[in-house]
Amino acid sequence: MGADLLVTLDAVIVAVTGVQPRVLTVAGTPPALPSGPLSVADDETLELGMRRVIGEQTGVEVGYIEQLYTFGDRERIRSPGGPRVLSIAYLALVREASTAPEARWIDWYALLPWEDHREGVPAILTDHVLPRLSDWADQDVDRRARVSVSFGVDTPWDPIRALERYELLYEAGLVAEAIRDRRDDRPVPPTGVEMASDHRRICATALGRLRGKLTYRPVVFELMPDEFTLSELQRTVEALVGLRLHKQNFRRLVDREHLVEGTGRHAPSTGGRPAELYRFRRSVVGERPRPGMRLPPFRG
Amino acid sequence: MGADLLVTLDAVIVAVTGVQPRVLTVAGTPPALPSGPLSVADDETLELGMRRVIGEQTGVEVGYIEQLYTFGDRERIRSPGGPRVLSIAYLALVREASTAPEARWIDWYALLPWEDHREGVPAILTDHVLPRLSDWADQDVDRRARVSVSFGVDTPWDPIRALERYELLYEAGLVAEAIRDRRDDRPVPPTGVEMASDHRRICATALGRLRGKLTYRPVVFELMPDEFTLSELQRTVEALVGLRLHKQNFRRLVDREHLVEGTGRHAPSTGGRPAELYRFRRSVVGERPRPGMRLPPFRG
DNA sequence: TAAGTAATGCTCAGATAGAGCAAAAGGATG
DNA sequence: CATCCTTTTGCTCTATCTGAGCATTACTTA
Repeated sequence: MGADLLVTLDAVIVAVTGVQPRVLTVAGTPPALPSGPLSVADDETLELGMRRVIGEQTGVEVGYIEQLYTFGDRERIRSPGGPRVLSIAYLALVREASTAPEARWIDWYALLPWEDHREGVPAILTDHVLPRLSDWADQDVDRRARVSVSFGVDTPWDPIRALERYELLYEAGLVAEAIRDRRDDRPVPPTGVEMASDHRRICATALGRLRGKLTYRPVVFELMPDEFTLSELQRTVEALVGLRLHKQNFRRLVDREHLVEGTGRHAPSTGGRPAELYRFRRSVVGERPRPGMRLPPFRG
Repeated sequence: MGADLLVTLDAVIVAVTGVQPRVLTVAGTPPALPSGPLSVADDETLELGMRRVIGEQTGVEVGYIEQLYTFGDRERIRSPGGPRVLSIAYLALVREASTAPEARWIDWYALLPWEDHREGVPAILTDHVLPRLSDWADQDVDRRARVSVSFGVDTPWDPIRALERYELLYEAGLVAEAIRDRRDDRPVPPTGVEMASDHRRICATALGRLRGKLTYRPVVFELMPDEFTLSELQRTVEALVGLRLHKQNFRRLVDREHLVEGTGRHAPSTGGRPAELYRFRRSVVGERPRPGMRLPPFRG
């Protein structure tokens, strides 16, 4: 026992450029997350091992890093005769999008298009996903309830439920991976870019976790440059949460939590009144219990 | 590679009896969490493997189970020449406290005595821990800030920071494990019951996670019998959170969230007005986005 | 019958969240 | 130079939520 087991470290590396959140992938068909075996002998800690793998595969230096989840179902990765694979997944946040040539950034919402509600409920959801989910859940009270909460049918849409939503789509056979894993021959559904193995599930896990963490830890600032305007900050949060926020209330929040401090200087104008540049007040972390950005549908 | 690696599944199994939260341990000195190797060949999923290990070692049938964290630092478990150990830890909740003979329940607050603030700030904290932490953090701005947030010196006490607190105590050499791991010969500090390996750290992780989860998922009910009074429910929540709650406001909360429904019947009286028996409304999970018990110091 | 005890019901002030109006400070346009 | 356009910034108003306490009810016990 233990002989035919492989432990890999997989990373969901996230950056936000402009209004678009992106995930770093390694080229291939389908694209995959950066991933490499744990070096049992050399990696002092799992986190250091993860940093090593990320460095080797992408050339990116990541700052913030956090363990996400360990995936180890036996049938997860179907390579007959191969070892059983245990994947320890991490979430990493980076500021810039410089990469090694084999690595490329994919829009997060190209992977999980139903998660982006910034322009209202996306068409893929109303026109494609929901009708099919509704068929799939028909006659089954339990499925109906799950679809309802996860996709906010009678309840508000909850951004952090990204994983539940992906899992429902997988179960209902509405993502490419489900069809592939079942060796089905149905046409590939138009529900976002397929990924290798269960990497899209890992991405969904990461998205939900990150959205949740935003509310009680100032993780957004790991994605921001040193100085930024409040609008840029808001656009970044919106990009992650997949929702539009009320501008004045967003400022009030950031203000009340003392998350930032003004620099007195102003950003080069982009058409309207010039915005003041702010920087993150690192000391909040040592001052307030749960500094973060309360999100709109934080409760029902 | 992979040859000298052992993957174990460790469980923090929690029950609440009366006002006391308890953790199931296997006998030994020091006591340890139920733990066993993942069967690479037989365990279909990690969770099923965990259930198998729990059943084998404790005879307990657990209902709710949730993956906590994967621990894998190379120097974690010091057995020279032995394999490197990767531990996937789970949190499990059970209703009753029946066990196999080799297993025994330990009060959670015997392990982490500084976490119980139901009777006010515990003496161990004010008289022992805080003075020593203050010495340890003296002259070091960074340490001071960490102590301050984690232990609520100038900020409110935050129940979910249990792991941070344990880690600070470990770093400051204020728990038995720290002294043991450093092969130090200082006297054993009076800061709760020592556990094997890093199991007390795992317990702290579990406590923090459970406290957090209470606020947005109705997990308490996994610890309650089918029918209970609102006072019993409150006492259970208080036991986990380690804080007293305002009775009337607690009822209002439970009420507003539609978490329970009355049965019309009443509990055998215990001295005052007989309390109505309630049961969990399972359907809330399908109705509201984040049903749970908002906790008092939920924000600063 | 009165006293004790816990459950339950209700009120009230302060804080928060959601939404919108209005003024301010630039650039672009004529 | 005045006007319009755009975005930032400041402020207000209301509904809701939270924390805290008082009052009443329904039992048991003395």
